[in-house]
Amino acid sequence: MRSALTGEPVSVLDRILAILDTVRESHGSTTITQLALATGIPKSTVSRLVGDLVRQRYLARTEHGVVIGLRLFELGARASTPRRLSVAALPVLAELFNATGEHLNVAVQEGQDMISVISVRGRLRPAPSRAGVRVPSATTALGKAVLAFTEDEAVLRDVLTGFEPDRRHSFERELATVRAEAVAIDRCETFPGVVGVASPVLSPERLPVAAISVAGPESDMDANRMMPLVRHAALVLTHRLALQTA
Amino acid sequence: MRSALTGEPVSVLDRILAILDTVRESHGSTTITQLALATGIPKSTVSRLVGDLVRQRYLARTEHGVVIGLRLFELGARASTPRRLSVAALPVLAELFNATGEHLNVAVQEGQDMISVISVRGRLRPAPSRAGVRVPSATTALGKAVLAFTEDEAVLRDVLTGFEPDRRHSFERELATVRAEAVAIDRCETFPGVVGVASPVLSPERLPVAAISVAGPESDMDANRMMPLVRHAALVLTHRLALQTA
DNA sequence: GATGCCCGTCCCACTGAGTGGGAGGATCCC
DNA sequence: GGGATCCTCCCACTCAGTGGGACGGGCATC
Repeated sequence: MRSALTGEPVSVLDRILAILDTVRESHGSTTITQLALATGIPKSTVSRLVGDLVRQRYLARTEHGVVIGLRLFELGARASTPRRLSVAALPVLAELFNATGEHLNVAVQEGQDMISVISVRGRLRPAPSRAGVRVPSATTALGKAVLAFTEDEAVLRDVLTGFEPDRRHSFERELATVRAEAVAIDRCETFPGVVGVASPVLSPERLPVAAISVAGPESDMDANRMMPLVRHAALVLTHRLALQTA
Repeated sequence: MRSALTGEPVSVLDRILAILDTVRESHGSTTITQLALATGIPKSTVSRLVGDLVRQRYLARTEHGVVIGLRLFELGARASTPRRLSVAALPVLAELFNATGEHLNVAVQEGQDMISVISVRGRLRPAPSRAGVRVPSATTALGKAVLAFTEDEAVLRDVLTGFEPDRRHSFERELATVRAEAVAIDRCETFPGVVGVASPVLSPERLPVAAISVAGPESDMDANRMMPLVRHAALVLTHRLALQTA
């Protein structure tokens, strides 16, 4: 098949996952033709695969096109890491919310991004993130909190690649500060007008498993007041996770 | 292959979905061998498919076995129906929670079960349901609220099948009452000691798209007080959904 | 109502992707 | 060392999956 382009998905599994991811990325909904174009899979094949996935309720058809179905929602709700974190984090988040009233997130590393696992709405409108959303590691407080403690050289290298030498050094210095203080800050780097303060959650082996963050409006959130609160929340969560495993 | 047993999954897609579903059902975690037994797929094939799914982060390996991975969480969080319902339902649930303080659920029909799409914790411990959980249609207030208004004969027949004639008639009479009052009740049928009160959420075509429920301890929850509150919440949600579409 | 365009689905001969029995390695317990 | 249980890898075979193209329906535009 398609002898011309290499790197195209050839296995059925790759194709299915490519379709699912493309549907996810198309916020709203997509059509068969758009999926065929985006994935490089012939239209007739996309039609058949989507038909099967719809029959199994992994996808659904609306009048506007193809969307994520209920079965994937069901599967996602059972995902291991988010569940474990939720159980441990909810009381911690409740306390942190009482103390701050701001938008809270717990996120984990996934490739070069962070994925928000739990999200609590504060006064920010619109909310900059929701559970299940990807945010870049390089600019968010969440990402920097995790990167500062990671021992995975590959991820760090990938993030640094693309930075100019200047930026690169200042970023490495910033991570050193984060390591020392156990708090990372995002001053409107990711979302204009939004300041984030995050602290890492570590495994018993001192490796970063997640990060917890507070985000509020640049104009009237006191980052200095947030820092000890977030650091404390992350420490408590680290401790609760260690107990949970045992 | 496997000429003996028909109905076994033969297509790659069916096999992948069978594996994913089996992993989901195995609360906690499964091994390759258990998956092979449960799905009827040869072990070497399961090993290869699971390996691919892990590489793509749709599944993950822990020290205890195979679990649902982050990519499925990400996909699930983008599912269309839950998202639309969440946006419309959150203010309604906030009001209902203030009025009751009990465990709340919004659920949609999926086959012969209901799937909880949003869950708000009340004072019940442990919580009888969470978002993403399946509960049977035939006994829960949520299920009966939807069944009373469904026009899908097939689903109704499937649910009725297996009931003895007596039970069948009383169930049909119960549904008629639900239709008249727009409220269904589950008096400890599904969970011992737990009473549920639910009301249907309808589409502009008057077809059931979801149901909203309050659940509390049999001992000291006043179902009669709940009924108008739940009915009102469902009506408001029905209205908000109609506006959302327009 | 004829023409053109863009949908999505279906058909079916061809073929290479997927298969799975069996070998092999790792780990654990007796 | 022997046995049990786990998972992964190999590779010749073959049938499941493929995709070009035909088809039918929806919708403007002329």
